[in-house]
Amino acid sequence: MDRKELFEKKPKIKINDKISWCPTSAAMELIGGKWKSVILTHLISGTKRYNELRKEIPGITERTLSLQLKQLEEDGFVVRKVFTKKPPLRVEYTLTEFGFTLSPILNSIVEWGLMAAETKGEFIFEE
Amino acid sequence: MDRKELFEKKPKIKINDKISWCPTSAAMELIGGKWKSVILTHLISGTKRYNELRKEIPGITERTLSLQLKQLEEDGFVVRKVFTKKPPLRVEYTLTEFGFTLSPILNSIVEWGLMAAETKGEFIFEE
DNA sequence: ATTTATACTATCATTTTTATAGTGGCAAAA
DNA sequence: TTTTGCCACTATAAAAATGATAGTATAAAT
Repeated sequence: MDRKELFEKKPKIKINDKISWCPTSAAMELIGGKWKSVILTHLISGTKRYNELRKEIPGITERTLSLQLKQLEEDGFVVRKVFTKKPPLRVEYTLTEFGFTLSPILNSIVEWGLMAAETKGEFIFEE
Repeated sequence: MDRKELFEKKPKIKINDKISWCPTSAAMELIGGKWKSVILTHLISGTKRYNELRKEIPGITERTLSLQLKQLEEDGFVVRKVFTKKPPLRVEYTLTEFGFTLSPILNSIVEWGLMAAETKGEFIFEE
């Protein structure tokens, strides 16, 4: 079936047991929310430890970071690897191949954010 | 200042009085959430009335649709026009020029949703 | 006279996100 | 030796976002 036919028949979409009414909401069920795309963008540039993410994403709380990573793992975007048995732990998060398929979305979001800041907003530099 | 320099200085970004730490979260402050991108995608194909949107987006509740449209209007993505003074009202929502700058994001989300449904999920057709 | 249509709002319940503080065990600093 | 900090979280409670359901005013259709 081609895209045009698909579009007309408006099938529901099931991904990871979440059912949605259109491709956009299917995507948003998985990567919507305030922080998921931010986390994923930071993982595009390479594997990161929990604390690295925390420092690179100052606005997020630890609990939320933890929960979002868990969901991203469940949905197959991220792999979690533990390298020690006793504290201090070392845990690394890496994008999966499926996770990388999000790059076009994530890149267009970054580009838009920069453009919007330039034209409708402002950059705030600190000393 | 070029993109590379910008990237290194990591300025905060202020758009519509919301302050964020990176372009991605700046974008998400404006179009994150479960429904905004769905609504915007439906408006790309043209002006829609409230009830048209409601019917085209079956999962959303009226309250949420109403609230989201109000925020999208506040943030300059959408214009609301009222055509009657007494009920039954006729209200139309149209994407602004600024709203249309989101097309690359919205298109890549639709494309990804279709791809993910094909490869990791399934389409559910009804009789 | 009753029903239907429109674009909402009100109220309350549930879910998601945030804020803040705390945990265990190890290493380095004082 | 005592203290301090590090790491990857978890516990608890509060706030914000979203959902469910019902109701409003008026006109046109049945």
